[in-house]
Amino acid sequence: RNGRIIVTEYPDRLVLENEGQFFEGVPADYISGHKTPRRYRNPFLVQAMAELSMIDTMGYGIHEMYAGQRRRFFPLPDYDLSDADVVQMTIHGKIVDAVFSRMLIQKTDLSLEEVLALDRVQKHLPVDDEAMIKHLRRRKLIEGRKPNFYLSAKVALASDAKADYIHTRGQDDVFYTKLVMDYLNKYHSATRQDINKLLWRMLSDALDDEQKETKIGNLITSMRRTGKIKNSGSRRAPNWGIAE
DNA sequence: ACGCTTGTGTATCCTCTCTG
DNA sequence: CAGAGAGGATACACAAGCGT
Repeated sequence: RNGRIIVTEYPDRLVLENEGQFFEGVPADYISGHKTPRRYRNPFLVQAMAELSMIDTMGYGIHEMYAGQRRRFFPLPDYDLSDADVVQMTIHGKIVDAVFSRMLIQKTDLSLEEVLALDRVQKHLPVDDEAMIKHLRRRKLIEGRKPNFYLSAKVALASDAKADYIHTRGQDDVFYTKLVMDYLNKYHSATRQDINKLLWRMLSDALDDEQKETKIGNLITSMRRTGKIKNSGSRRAPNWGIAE
């Protein structure tokens, strides 16, 4: 059918919409686990779910997803099938972390408490339990410093897809610096907006917009202090270039 | 001209991590 | 367990914009 998926992003949820039908029957049939789809009628939606790591592959079924989510007290996705020709799925939660699903799939021995804490980490909610934080860090499940923990990418390294979580954790400042220097070598000068645009999507998802601003500001400061760049414009309208 | 607001870089603070 | 290092957070000064 129509291969276009419309993704609408809200602060607290993600709505995926796709023209076409679901599988045979309705989602509830599969949630119960009594029915197994022979084929997916809506491969586009399935692919999107796979990319969001709600399901690992085509083979990771709806029932398992629901059972797993429910068993761990995670918010469950909602389907809206009121329009016969449109499938609409709502994923609750601010963040969908690709590392998270892989972690659950690989680490089958996680306790409920561990999973709940990891869920809070992925949603960037504070984890108050000091002992749990220490425990998770020791198990190499989380990294980062309070309050900006993030799920450890090393767990996922055991599987094959390395590119997925490149964006999940922050890159080193040397990498950001290189990006800026490459940009300046190419275009000779850059405004703050240029640098923001250049780095924004590269920054860790653990940072909100305000923190990203600060992060970039600090990076610029750092580069200026070490004599890499200098500002030939005003403070209001900075014009950054490579320092001599 | 004036005051207010906003956005920027700079300096300093503060908290956490790491290492031994 | 302590001290140093790292780096995000915070406070501040300044420049520009904008309305009156």
